[in-house]
Amino acid sequence: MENSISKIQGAITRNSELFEELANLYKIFGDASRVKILCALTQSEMCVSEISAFLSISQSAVSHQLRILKTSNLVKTRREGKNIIYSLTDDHVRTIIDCGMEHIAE
Amino acid sequence: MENSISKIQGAITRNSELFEELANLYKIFGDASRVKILCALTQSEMCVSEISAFLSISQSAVSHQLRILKTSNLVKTRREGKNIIYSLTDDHVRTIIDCGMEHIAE
DNA sequence: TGCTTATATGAGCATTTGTTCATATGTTCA
DNA sequence: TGAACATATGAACAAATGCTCATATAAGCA
Repeated sequence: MENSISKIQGAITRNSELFEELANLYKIFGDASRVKILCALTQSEMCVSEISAFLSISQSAVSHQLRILKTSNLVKTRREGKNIIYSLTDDHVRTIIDCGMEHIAE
Repeated sequence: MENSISKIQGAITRNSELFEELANLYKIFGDASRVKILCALTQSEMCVSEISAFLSISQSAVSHQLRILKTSNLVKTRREGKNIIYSLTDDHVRTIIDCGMEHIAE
């Protein structure tokens, strides 16, 4: 018992950066604006002004948040004329949101 | 297309508190100390001083974080003599952590 | 080329967050 | 009951966060 707990401790101590990384990932989902943006992109790719209009968040705020999402590799972009279209990088985002939703649903 | 996006917007606007709630859930996971605590409890229930020693976080800091976790119903407690034993409320925590780990694993 | 639209970005600011320190509360046991 | 251990909690403070405002950058079009 004591021994097995020591093992856990070892694992946690050794993987300290891993937990840091994990926390950083969740931190990104820990903001209503970003979750909304991600959730919207779950349904369809969108350009900045669309996101801004749909979520009633200022263009600047959306842009700032999108930068965070892009830096974290959760979304990717492509240019289409004047617009920049944002979409999810992969399906993990969907999975993570679903995960949380299930918990909330109780 | 325009129509379907409108539907998404409606859903997001109508469920604004839902996203707030979702963000609040993730916010809890968005701190290395708390993730470590939760992860430790994933393996075994523990009392405060054990957690504190294992994670090298001060007793006070652990206690403060545990209060947050308890308020959010992610952990539950029972007293055993002088100690208060903390354990996960349910398996959702495990699932959510696994979810994030998978994403990080790339 | 100059105007308009779309997006990005920096500075400033108010709010939130996580820690520490000091102390209170609660339990055990001599 | 009083000392010792375990946990909780409030105040204070530094750091991080997310927004707004102003402005920069970039593309399309007359």
